[in-house]
Amino acid sequence: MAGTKDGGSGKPVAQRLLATATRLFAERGYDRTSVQEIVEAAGVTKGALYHYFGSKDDLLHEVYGRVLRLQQERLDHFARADAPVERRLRDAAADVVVTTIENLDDTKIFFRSMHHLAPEKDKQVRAERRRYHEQFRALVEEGQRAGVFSSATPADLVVDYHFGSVHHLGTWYREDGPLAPQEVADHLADLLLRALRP
Amino acid sequence: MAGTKDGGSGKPVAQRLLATATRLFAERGYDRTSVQEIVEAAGVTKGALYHYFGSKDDLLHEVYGRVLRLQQERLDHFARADAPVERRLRDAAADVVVTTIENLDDTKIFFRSMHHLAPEKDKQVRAERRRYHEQFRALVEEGQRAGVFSSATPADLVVDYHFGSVHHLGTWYREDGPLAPQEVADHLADLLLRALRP
Amino acid sequence: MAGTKDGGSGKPVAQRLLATATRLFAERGYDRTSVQEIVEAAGVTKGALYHYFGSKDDLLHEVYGRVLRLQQERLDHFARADAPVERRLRDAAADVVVTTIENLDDTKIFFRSMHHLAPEKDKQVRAERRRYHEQFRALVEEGQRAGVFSSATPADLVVDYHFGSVHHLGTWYREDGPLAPQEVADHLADLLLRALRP
Amino acid sequence: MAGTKDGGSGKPVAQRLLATATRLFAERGYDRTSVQEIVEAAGVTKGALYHYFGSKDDLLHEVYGRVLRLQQERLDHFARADAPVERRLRDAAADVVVTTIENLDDTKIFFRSMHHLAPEKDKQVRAERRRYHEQFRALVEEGQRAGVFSSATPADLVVDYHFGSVHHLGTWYREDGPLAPQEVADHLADLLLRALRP
DNA sequence: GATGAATGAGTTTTCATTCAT
DNA sequence: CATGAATGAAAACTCATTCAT
Repeated sequence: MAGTKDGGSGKPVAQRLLATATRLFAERGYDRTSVQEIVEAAGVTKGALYHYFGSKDDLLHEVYGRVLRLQQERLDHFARADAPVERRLRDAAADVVVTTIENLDDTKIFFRSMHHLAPEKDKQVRAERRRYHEQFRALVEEGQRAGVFSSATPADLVVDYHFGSVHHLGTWYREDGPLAPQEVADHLADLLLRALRP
Repeated sequence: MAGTKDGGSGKPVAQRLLATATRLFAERGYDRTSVQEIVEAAGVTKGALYHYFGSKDDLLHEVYGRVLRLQQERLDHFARADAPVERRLRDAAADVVVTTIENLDDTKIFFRSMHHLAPEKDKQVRAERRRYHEQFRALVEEGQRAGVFSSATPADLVVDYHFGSVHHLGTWYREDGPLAPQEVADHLADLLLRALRP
Repeated sequence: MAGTKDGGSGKPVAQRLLATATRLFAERGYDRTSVQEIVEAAGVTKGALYHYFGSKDDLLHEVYGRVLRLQQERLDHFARADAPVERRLRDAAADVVVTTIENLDDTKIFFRSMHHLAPEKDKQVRAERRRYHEQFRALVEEGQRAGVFSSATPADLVVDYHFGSVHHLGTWYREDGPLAPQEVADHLADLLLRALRP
Repeated sequence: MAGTKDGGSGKPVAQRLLATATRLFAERGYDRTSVQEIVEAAGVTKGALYHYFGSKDDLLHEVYGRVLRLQQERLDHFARADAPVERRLRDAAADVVVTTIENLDDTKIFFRSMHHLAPEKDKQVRAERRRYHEQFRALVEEGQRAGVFSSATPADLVVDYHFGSVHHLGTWYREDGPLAPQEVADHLADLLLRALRP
């Protein structure tokens, strides 16, 4: 990539800054992380940060963007698969768990910091979230219409129930805990599917 | 009575401060709410705030304390009831949803800000949370041993699944939405119980 | 004494406040001691302090007054004694050391805080100090004129030399050290008299 | 060069800040001098001060460091000279007076503010002071062993006696007074040596 | 491209003092 | 006599951002 000198740590400066910021934001929260701390931890100067990013907020938006893009791409993939709806929902439900755990820092930041987005950006992010939510809901509704899922609970609530557990992962999941990401994902997808049994 | 002077707004100063702080913390987040904003909104001076609360953190801890106390008391009540375990778990699961919605500001603050507690306070809060979690888990395990709940999923995960949906309420629940708190509670408890069917 | 209720600690409130303030001022300095700390340590309320003393400064002035009065009285006594001038100077020089050590908290405060007196009070205290200094100097000059003390050093400097050592006591003297107050006093008076040998 | 921008007053900012702070600390005392007053007097902003100094305390430590370094270097020089012990002690005793007067602001601050150092820094400063004291004492003891000084007074006390007069200089010495620094120094050294005559 | 000195508005907190009760 | 809630001004310090070099 052009214009990305390497400070001697094997990574372009912009990437190193973003990775460092992500780690620090997840550890101590966005507001509790100073620009000074980020540049010190990344081994660059303030000038360099402001060369690559317009503001501290920009760093946060990069994280948001990454999370949104990733989740949307994965869901697109699983929703469009050629398989029965139970299979597609289960795969999507499990996959969002795995990718959330694999990007736990990013998703922690995402869920914790959403509430201090500027109005315009907030609107945009909410729109993307809604699109994601609705695509997931469509899977549930498809199964309900087909009779393979119970219709006892509104599809919206079902989606929020599952996403709640995803949102919650950042609170309790530990890398060195007893369950591998895939195991957690299987269990949580299982719970969802069992709850939907007619 | 101590601490009960009325500044003309019909409420003791300390209570007014806490209510105002709770509202603002929920709206904009703890770090984004300045002491100045709190006292202005409450119509008192900074000195008054520091007369009643040792620090801004103290206000936060008051909120935590209230949430923890409330949830623990309710759970104690439902867990000890004289009823089949399915009933006790369902009631407890629905009740935590209702009380969370009824105290949505407090619980929003609680889940969002837990991560910037000071080490000592953090330890204490974690211990209380763990106790709560374990009492809930005990209900699930009791039902699993009795064979009325499926043992396919570890009880810990089941608890985190349900709590995820509680944690998540702050993100999507709107007072003016289509569902009353009790309706949401019934649906979510239903999903939990259905997921646990053997 | 009239109007001095006893809080149950065996001492009139005003005295207890002054004693507590003296101790705290000596320990942490006047500016670093808050009125709150004084009343807490004395076991009374702020209202009580402001009932007996007009301000925090008043407490300091009480200490100043005590020190000035004490030193002046003692010097008067020794200077007027019926004895050879060497004896009178030695006794006065030793006595100021003993009484300084016996009231080390007060004198620490006195020397450390003199520089933040209000202009009027400052003038008064300086005048009293000067009077004290001059009376001491008169003893030295008397001996110089009589030929029993060397005139090699101006009497003013001699007095400042000795007072320097008194001033300095607060910096190094420890109650649990190897020398009793009287021993220190004898040695320091000895040094003064030896320095003045013709 | 780093930190050497000139605000238009002919001196690097950091130096100007330190000089201003030293003057103000000496005039009104450390606690009575606000950071605001320092930056206003130095013609810079608070941010600039905190760019160069970590805290208000840091400014104080810079002063301490300068005083300690200066005094230690001078004493090293005089103590190691190739001359009889009487000469070495007299020179050292006179020199500390001259350099104290020449840096009267710094030494005023040093003696007045030592008592509110943070524990760690306090330890360090005490250690350096002790080293200085002991080196001075060693000179006295050497003379006592050699029989050129009286042993009537413990060497420790002799050192404190002389240092008392140095400490005291800040209280009475005026630049526009009748005695030049060197004259004061000669007189005080004289008094010390006369007091030590066998 | 990159630096780092400097800004200025903002932060939380402290504290001597007053006054209605 | 004594209380303690409340004040208001000032304190030290932080920090995202800018800009001359």
